[in-house]
This record gives sequence, structure tokens and C-alpha cells, in this order.
Amino acid sequence: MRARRGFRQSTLTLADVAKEAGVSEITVSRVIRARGSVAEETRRRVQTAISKIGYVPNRIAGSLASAGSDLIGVIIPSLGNIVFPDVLRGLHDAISERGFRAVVSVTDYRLESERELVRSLLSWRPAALIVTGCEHEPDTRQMLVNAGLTIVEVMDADGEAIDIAIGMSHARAGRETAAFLLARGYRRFGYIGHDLARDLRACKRRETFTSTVREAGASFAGEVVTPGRSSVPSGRSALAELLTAHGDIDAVYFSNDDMAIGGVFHCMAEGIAIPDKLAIVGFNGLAMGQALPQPLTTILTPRFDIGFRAGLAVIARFDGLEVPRLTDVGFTLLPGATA
Amino acid sequence: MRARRGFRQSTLTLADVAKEAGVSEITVSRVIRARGSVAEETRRRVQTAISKIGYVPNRIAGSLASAGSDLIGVIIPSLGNIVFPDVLRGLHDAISERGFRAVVSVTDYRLESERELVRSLLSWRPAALIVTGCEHEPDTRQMLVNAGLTIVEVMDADGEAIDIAIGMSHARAGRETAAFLLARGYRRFGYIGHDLARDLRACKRRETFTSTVREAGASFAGEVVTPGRSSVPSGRSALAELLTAHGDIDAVYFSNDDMAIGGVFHCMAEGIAIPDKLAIVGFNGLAMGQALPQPLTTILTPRFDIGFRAGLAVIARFDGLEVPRLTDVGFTLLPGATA
DNA sequence: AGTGAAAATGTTAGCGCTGTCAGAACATTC
DNA sequence: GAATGTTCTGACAGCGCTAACATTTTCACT
Repeated sequence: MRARRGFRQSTLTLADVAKEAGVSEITVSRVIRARGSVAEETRRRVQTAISKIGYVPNRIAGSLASAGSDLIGVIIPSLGNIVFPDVLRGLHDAISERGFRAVVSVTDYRLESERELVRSLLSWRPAALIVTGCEHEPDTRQMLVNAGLTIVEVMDADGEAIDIAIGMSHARAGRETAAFLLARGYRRFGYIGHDLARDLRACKRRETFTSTVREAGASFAGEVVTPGRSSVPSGRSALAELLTAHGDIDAVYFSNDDMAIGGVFHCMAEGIAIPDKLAIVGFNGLAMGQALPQPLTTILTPRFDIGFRAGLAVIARFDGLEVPRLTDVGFTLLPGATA
Repeated sequence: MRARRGFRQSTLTLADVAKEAGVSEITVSRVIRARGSVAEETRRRVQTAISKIGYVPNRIAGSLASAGSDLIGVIIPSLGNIVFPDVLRGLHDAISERGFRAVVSVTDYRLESERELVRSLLSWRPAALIVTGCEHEPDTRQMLVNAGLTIVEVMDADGEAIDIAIGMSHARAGRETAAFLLARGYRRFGYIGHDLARDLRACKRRETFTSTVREAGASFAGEVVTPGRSSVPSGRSALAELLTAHGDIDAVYFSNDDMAIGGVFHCMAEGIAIPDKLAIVGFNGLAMGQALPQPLTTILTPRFDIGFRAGLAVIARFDGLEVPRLTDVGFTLLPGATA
């Protein structure tokens, strides 16, 4: 695993700087890490030497010697939808000033690959590991528990935290969406979702949505679940399909805003009046949905905030502070104009 | 930087496994890395020992010893728009099977922070560094050159590659968009963009677009450039503003699809006929734009593909293969129905 | 049984840095 | 001037692993 292509091999070490500056290695190390006391003049001399020879510290060696890295492992299910990049953005904003770096891995919603990624990231002895949701395979969970480092589970507040959980209740989101629609007088519901077996949080929302609808005595007429990841086009075609099978539906709950916006586009193209003929509700509160001619009725999830708080939690732990085990950041129902 | 909270301190080392399995450390190391020859029976014994005591390898030590890591540093300008997550997704798909991990950092379109991030990521002795665009501050560029490792510049094919560049010509994209609109008979153009001082590639597209328009003798009537990052809502309000000032414009070039979709929504809401009264053109070819009732006229950029090729290039280099210095992946003009 | 080559395993010496402790230099107090 | 403290600097060991070489075992083939 040695780098090729090197002229001026970047194998400069502390020793080279030390020689150049006429001090010992440890003094150079102290200057670089701004730790311990170094005379102002010495410091300057070392700084000069560093930039003169173009020394780049080797954090791998540093981390090994000090038994800790400033890497934060992040495991998210997908990058195909702006939701997780938003979380990542919040996290990044919180941690980068402190010099932490995110090592990102994607599971594509497969819990099996989560296990491998946890194992792999753990081997970098990160300062913390951030994982998505509270559902994990038993041995993955065990690994996380045993790892003995800060673990933050984001996006979900319905489960039992391994260490720290920051998220929202998807069960409640599904219930409140149903309650909202029932209060508006809708009675014949449909559901459109993407691959449910994998997106466990969408699945939870669907569960509580349908059970709330049924408990209220309204009818749950039918659903279409598309096989792949969520997207605007698949939401659009799924609604076409659903309406063909169940023309009498008066409100459709979509697994998220991408899908719901697709539904809105279908209605626009077919001249279906929203919300008089059909109500549409999404989930996430994407900016795009709110910019539609009729703002989308949806639930705004504080994704950036979740990522940001996760970052703050890691830092707080690092600084030896107490961090609450569970933070429910809540959500906001945006009434919009589509329901 | 030592982890807290640890029961069962994860300070298990190769030595512990070796003792448990009754072999030497190096044999355990060989089993873990699947390198060198180890008898089947020994291998099994080591595997058992590993899972029995719950050993997690320490890649920091491993990387130090073997002078190379399987980390790939990635520096992108933003996570606020699906474009870069798409690149990241392609990269991830290409590299994760080979065990490489992406360390992601975001510049927020500031070249100064790029310098700091390069320095910081370089200190992890990554296998490669992936940066966005070909514009860098001189000393950043120098650092990259001196680093002596694989450097991939993505998204842009207009500049001189430091090592490897994979992207497309934004200059050509601007020109072809203008040519397309001119061929369709549009004559009075407007431009709507987001913070140009920062997004250098959007800036380049705007330059060639306007110069092509002017060279053809058509008029460039006006533009609105919003201060923040691009988004659907700001595209929507920017178009309202532009049309107030220049009601006679017949075609608007947007800095990207997010902004353009906002423009479409404005027209929908105001009853402005597209494309008869106003033509709208975007850039990126987001799925959402193509799912609009009238598909957006835009340029499809192969973002996933760029990320994927970047990953393949890193792997090829790693395997000692030749990689072309510059790969222009091109783009596709999607005629759509909005122009 | 004897040979050589290949397979399997082990020994040794670091990778580049930081924690720890010790010592030198300098200032301050009695 | 001695005692004390404070700031600054350095020597040394070792973090956990792997490259390189050395050695032992295995085994096909004379």
C-alpha cells in the first residue's frame, strides 16, 4: 500500500523538521499539537522549518501513539436522497471546526452490510460511530456495545438507545399524519411507498398510519409499493397505478416527499384537482415540496439539526460532559395546500 | 484521545489472538489480511480465536506499519444539493468493495477551506485524494502535487489536470445551451444563478452562455443572482424578480435544475405558458425535473458516473495500471418541453 | 531413504509519533 | 546564596502492526 508517483517522497518525518530547526522531535511535536510549553522563539523556528521543508504530519503514527483518532465513522443507508446528505451536512458543520473528520459509509438499507461497515470502521479506532436508526442485527449491536466508544443512533427516537439516540418518532409521525387527514374529513386512504422491507422507518410510519386510519373506522383502500429507491418519477408512476386500481381513493399517504411530489406531478399532468379530488401528503418537508404552486402537505423533519446535534453530542462526550441518552427532536406538520 | 465508557476495553491485540490460538502474531496477521500462506486448519483456529475473544483489528497500526491506508480523502464543495452526494454515491459504489473508505470533507465553495482540508486529509496518508474542479489556490495545488499520491479532480474537464481529471466541459455546456436556444429562435435571454463568486463551474457556464448569445447577435437582457446556495424556492423568487425587471425576456438560463424547477413553479403559479411565453433551461438533469408535467429542458450530467470512474481510477492506479490524465465524460442535452 | 522445492510458520526490526519522566534553564522568594 | 517554583527541552520506550528475512515442515519424486 505504498504511494506511487512520488517525486519528493512525502516521507519527511518529525526528525527531519527537528534537524532543520535544531531541536528535538518532541519539541516539534509539541509545536504542531500546540500542547505543552514551547518558547516563542523556538516555536517560530520550528514553524519556519516545517514550511521550509514542506512537512505534513502523519496522523496515523500520531493516532497510534496516542491511542485515539479524530475520525468519526458515519453509517447511513443511502446517498440517493437529500435526506441523509442533510444529516451529514449538519454533522459536518458541528464537527469540522474541532478537527474531526467524517468517514462515510453507505449500507444501501441492508443491515448485513451495516455489520461489515461497523467492523471496518471500528478498526480505525474512531472517536465515535454514528449509525442510522435503532434497528440493528443482534451481533452488530453487540459489537457497538463492546466497542466502548461513543455511539450515536440518529433519525429514530422510537427504540432503546445503545448509547445516545437523536431523532424523532416515526410511529408518531404516521399517527399524526393520519389524524390530520381524518380531521380534514378524508375517509378512503391509499399508500404509496418505496421498498419497505429495507426502509424500516418508512415502514413504521406506514404501520401507524394504517392502524390509525382503521381504528377511526375509515377505509384503507390500497397501496402501491415500488421496488427500488424512492424518487419523483417512481412516485409519479406509482400514483397512476394506484388510481387505476382504486379510483375512489380520496387521500394518499406517500412514504416521503420525493414520492409525493411525483404524485403531485401526476395529478398536474392528468388534471386531477388537488386537494378536492385527491389529497396528497408526504414526509420530510423538502424545500422543493414547499416551492410547488401548491405547497405540499408534509411533515418537516429536522435533518440538519439531527446531524448537528449528533456532532455536538460526540464533542460533548469527548470533552467528558454528560449527554442525554435519548433526544427526541420532534417534527413539524406542514399543512400545505395538498390536503 | 482515549475512548471512555469502555467496559471490555477494546485493547485486544494480535498478541491476544495469537496466544489464544497458539500461533505467532504474524500468522494471525496473515489470516486477517488473507496474505501469505496459512494452513487451512491454522486459519480456522485463528478465526475461532478472533471471534471468541472479539478481536477488532487496528488499522491505524496496520497502516503505519505498511506505510499506506485504505482511506480516500474526498473534498466536495457542498452537500446541500443532490449533485455531490450523487458523485459520492458513484465513488462509494466503486471503492467500497475493495475495502476503501471515503473520508468526506466539505468546503462550502471556499477555496481557503480547501487548503486546510487538503492539509488535514493528507495527514491521514490516504491512498488518494479526490477534489472538486480544477481551480485551486496556488499553494493548495502545490501541496497536491508534492503529496505524491493519486489525485483525482472531478466534475471539470476544462483545466489542466494535476494528476487525473474526470469531468466535463462546463464551458462547452454553456455554449451548447445557448446554441440550442438560439436554434429554437429565442432572442432575448435572461440568466438566473446562485452565488457565482463561489460556484466556479456555474460561473463558467454563464460566461460561455452569454458570450455565445451575444456573438449570435441576440440580446442578453438581464440576470438575477441570488446570494445563497441554489434551491428551488430561491429559483422561484428569482424568476419573479427577473420578470418584474425585464418582462420581455423569452428564455431564461438557470444555473442549475433546482433553480430552474423553481422557475417552472413560478410560471405554473402565475399562469405563464412554458415554453410559448417563456422558455426555461436548467443544468444537471435531475430526475425530478424530468418528472415534471413538462419535462425540463436541461443538460444531463453523469454525476454518478464521474464518481464511479474516479473510484475506478484510484483502484487502477493502486493496482499499478495506467490511467488517462483527462477523461471528458461529456454530457447530454435533454430537449425536454420547457424550451 | 534422500533430495529439492514449496508451503507454513516464526523472528526481528522498525513504521512515525506521543506519553512519561527527567533534567536544564531561568525566575522568584526567603 | 539556598531553596523553591516555573518554564522549557530532551531521552527513551512503546503504541499494534507488518515487511523482510529466516527457519521449519511437508511432500512429491527420485
